[in-house]
Amino acid sequence: MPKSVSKLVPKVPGVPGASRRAAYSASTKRALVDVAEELFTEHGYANASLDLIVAGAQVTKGALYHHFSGKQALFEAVFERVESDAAKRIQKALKKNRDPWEKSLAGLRAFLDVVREPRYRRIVIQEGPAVLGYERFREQEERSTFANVLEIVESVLAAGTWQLDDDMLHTFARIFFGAMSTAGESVATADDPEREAERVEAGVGFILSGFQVLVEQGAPMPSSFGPRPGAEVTSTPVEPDEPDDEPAS
Amino acid sequence: MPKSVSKLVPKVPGVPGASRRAAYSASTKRALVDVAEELFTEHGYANASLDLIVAGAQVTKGALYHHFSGKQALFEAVFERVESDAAKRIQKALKKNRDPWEKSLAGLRAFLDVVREPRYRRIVIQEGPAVLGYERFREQEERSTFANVLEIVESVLAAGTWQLDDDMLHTFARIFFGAMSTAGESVATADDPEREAERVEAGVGFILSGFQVLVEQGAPMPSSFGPRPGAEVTSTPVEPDEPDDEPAS
DNA sequence: CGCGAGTACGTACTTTCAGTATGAAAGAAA
DNA sequence: TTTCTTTCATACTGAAAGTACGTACTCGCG
Repeated sequence: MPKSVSKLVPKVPGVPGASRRAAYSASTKRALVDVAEELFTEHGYANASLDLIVAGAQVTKGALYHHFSGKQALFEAVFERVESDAAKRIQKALKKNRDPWEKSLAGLRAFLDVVREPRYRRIVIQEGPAVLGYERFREQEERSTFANVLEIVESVLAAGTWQLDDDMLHTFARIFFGAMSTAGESVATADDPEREAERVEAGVGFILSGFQVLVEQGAPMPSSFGPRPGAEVTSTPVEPDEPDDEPAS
Repeated sequence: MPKSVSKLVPKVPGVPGASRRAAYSASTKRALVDVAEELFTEHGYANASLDLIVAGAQVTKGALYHHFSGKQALFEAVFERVESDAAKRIQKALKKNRDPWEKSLAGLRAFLDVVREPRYRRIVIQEGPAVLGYERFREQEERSTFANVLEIVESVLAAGTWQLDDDMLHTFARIFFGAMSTAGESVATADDPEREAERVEAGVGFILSGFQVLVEQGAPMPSSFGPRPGAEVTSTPVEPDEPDDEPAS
């Protein structure tokens, strides 16, 4: 339904961006993203046809292809919005705590809340990698939700006496992120989400308490893990600098 | 499939007990799955057209639709084969060790090896959930690779003094499985997979050693979330003081 | 061997859907 | 006003999944 646009047009003189046309344009664009988000969430990317989307937004394909270069671009717009929404909410939960352990708990809970929403699961976790390609998917995640997980892991591990290079931290955060994503899926698809959420919190709490014990003991971060059979591994301990690096494309 | 009628036609050497028709049929079916696996891996599900696949297998769509109900079914056949292959290899690595910790390390390494193969990453991890739907994907995983992870987690946690109900074990295994999957992706897509594999082993090893310490201490499995052993703070100051944050669309 | 029956395909068509070509209405600029 | 540019609508194109139907070959049986 086309909402009233009258308040969107304050007729500000001297402001070129606030014209009537621009307001209308932004409105239809938002309508497209709104409907697309809904249909992508409900039917998935492949089964949400553009005809359905434009019909839902009460426009035609001409409008769609004026605002977006194609179906993928539309999905990407939806993806970005869902992602940044989630990131903001987690960020907010993190800001409330300063103790690393409390922070990680709060972040975990916020993440579990986010990941319980169908749109995040479907659009970001499930379809995201396949539609955008893993490369682009990772780029997007890197600067939103994943950044928060990284912050958590960073603050937790900073309590230890070891020093970690950036790559190791990154890897660790990614492992943790994967665990959290799956945990979220587990919660969301469980028969009894509440109980499953409790179990997840217990499990993650167990892992975190393991960390804490290690931190208190001043245990060393294992750089490598014993000899790999059949691999010529240069057992380099974790160093602050890299002796050899490749020019990443 | 025609029930094996008689052994009167052992004319094809190497295929005893099967008729020529059945042998030919099985051959074209396998050819289809082979080519499909290759093209799905290379171009992805959406960009691997049936025309390309049947051309590669030197048959026509008639043959394809005789053996499979559609593109999805073909993908599922490919998926199952890749999955069971992987599961078998991990299983094999597990069988070589009896100590839980050694076992988990061996399993981890086997999994990291598997997940480095393009076909597993593309077909199982990346496209699998989106194409089959998360429900079916999970069903398949449940009785193959995930079963191995469950076995690992079971043997590791069995060393503790606590007793876990089946649901908790399952949840825990799922979290771990998610961590492993993401770790695998991380390894596979890294600029330097070898070094990233080392980092992953270090990270997972860190988590595992946390478990080990807790097991040795006889620490309790936290039933609900919160205080850790030896912590001074027992209250979680995570209170939702703001019911609403932003007008959502 | 011959013959009905059913399997294992091949061929040609239909449908669906992303993307394109083109143009028109209407505000903005001159 | 006249002209330009934005913002869409309509009608079409091409590709690809799925379907209808025909046919040749094989198998079991008389």
